[in-house]
Amino acid sequence: MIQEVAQILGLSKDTLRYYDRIGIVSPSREHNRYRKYSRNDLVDLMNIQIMRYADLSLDEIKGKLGFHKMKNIDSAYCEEVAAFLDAKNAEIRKKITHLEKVCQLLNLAADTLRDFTNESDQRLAEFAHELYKDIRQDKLEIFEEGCDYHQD
Amino acid sequence: MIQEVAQILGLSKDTLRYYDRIGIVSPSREHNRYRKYSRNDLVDLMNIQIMRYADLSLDEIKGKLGFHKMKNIDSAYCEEVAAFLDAKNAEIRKKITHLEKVCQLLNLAADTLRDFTNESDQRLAEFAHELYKDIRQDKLEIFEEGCDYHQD
DNA sequence: CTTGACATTGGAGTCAACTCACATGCTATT
DNA sequence: AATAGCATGTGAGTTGACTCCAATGTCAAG
Repeated sequence: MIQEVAQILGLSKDTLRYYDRIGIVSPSREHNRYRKYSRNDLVDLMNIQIMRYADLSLDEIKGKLGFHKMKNIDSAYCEEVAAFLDAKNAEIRKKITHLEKVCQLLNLAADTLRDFTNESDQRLAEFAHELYKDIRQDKLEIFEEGCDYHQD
Repeated sequence: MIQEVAQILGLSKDTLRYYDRIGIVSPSREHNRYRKYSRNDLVDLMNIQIMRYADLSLDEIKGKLGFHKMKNIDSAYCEEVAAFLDAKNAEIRKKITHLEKVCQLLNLAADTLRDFTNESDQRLAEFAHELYKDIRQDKLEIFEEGCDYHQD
């Protein structure tokens, strides 16, 4: 059974057991203690894969899925999760804009490598510098939110 | 000196020393063995920060920077690196398309959470499923390139 | 010439997310 | 009932990128 699920989802058996251990997806068991994955468990697992792809940590994901399991949904909690999703959304959008710039940069860099001219080199340097400032800016923001300082 | 550089770049002193150890940016030394970062070293470090932001590993970055140091540039090597950059570029573009979908998904999910209707739930499920297929697809591709199989 | 604030090294520790090893248990087939 | 092929739990190991620690060196100021 676990084998099958692993195959279907493209995860290893160990990963599934690991997810169970840390309580992120804990399927019910059969009489023999074997794990029995429900349709909902599968949906959760797929959602996890999607979220992991967008670099959410397991910790962030934990507890934010499985709404189908609930009968009476706590609307305050819903709003809390919705707000979290909004925040992540914004974060990812920002990341997208940066990545687009990274793409441009890589392009410029490849061009410059293939056929060096002082002015393409110049353009490259400027572009990189702009992007660098963006990213630093970004780091600081994220920094200022959650942070006790850490110092060397 | 290392202190200053760390501050300017927003990296920790330990990180700079670490980069030196693994030979990714190894500044020259003063008479007293203190590290002396050149302008080029700083440029390299900034480029690293940009590339790390785009999730390149230090290993991938290693050896692909510092063209300003070279006098006579080996054009075969240039082409090799340019090709690598092209590949990364394509990869990142793909990631961007996926992330855009993730954003849509998060939006849909937040909406559904805030005001549940069967049909928005339905839409959400479908969208997620589409995206899931995309991502799996992607995983397989990357898999098939570099791979000796690994099995549980 | 001592004190303080820097620098150095080497090695160990941390963190997330797995991944592996091992001893043991269940089940179907010979 | 023995064997093969799955399952189980627990604990330890791995990887990448840091991060921390302890012992020691350098240097400017008092």
